[in-house]
Amino acid sequence: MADYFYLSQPPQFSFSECRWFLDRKYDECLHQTTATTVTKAVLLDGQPTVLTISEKATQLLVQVVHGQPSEEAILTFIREWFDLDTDIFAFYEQLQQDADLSFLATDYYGLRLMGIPDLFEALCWCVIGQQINLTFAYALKRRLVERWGEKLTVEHRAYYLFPSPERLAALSVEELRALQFSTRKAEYIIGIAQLFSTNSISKEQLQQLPEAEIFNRLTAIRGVGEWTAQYVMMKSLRLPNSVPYGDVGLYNALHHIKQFEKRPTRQKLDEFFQPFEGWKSYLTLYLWRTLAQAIKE
DNA sequence: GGCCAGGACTCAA
DNA sequence: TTGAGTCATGGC
Repeated sequence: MADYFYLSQPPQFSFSECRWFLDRKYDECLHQTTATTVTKAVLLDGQPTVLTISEKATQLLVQVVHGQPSEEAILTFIREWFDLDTDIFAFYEQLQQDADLSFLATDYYGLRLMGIPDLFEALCWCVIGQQINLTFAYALKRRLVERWGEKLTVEHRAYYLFPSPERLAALSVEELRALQFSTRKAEYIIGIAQLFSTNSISKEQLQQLPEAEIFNRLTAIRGVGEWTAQYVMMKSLRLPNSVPYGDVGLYNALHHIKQFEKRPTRQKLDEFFQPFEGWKSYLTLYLWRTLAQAIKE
């Protein structure tokens, strides 16, 4: 007797585009998709919860298949995860101004910036993904999550919560090395976990600060450079103008679409993004989306 | 087998 | 503050 809730869909929203984005070719361990649904385990009101999201007529249907958190916590989470409260009309208007980019608004119409609401998870994910191919990065994440994340079983299927900072803070470098994390990645993740578990940093803290200060706080963390800081500012803190300079995927997309060099200068990137003030994060997302183009068909 | 991957750190100058 | 070297391992 699962509880359920409905959410109205905003304009320029496509559940199928969002669902597809969550279901790329990679071995994602923190949510599961079917042709029409997305299911994810998440901690809400301190309760391990499993939610299934699907589309029902013009609304989103959220089914609570495990746990009993408050309705408010559930809906707040969904709105944040799918970025339902942003009106992206102006972004599409801006895309139309560029002949090379206008296809983004039509081909990926309704794609939202699917977030990583948990800042700790977002930072760990960045560290894992630094300088290795994504296939291997997803494999490492799965090992970490299945080893130290809480497992919830619903109808014979396993769903995992990302491991808590407390759990990861207590690990030794060797334990992560055993899962084929590099010494460096192991040190970074344990260090970040210690910061969160001692409340030396939190999403709530950072959200009180101006953007420049957020960036400074993040990059002061060992293992967090500019790329990681911008990535989490976009995916977790949801700042609208985050560009992960140095991102290989971003460069590849611009190489294909704009014939940019394999490693364009910062000035060239800034000139490219300049007209998209207010939408740089979204533009980055849509450019990433083009990289998976061939997979969709 | 060599180059690259959704980088970051360290150290020298 | 800038640049080269280092780390580290799977994919292709």
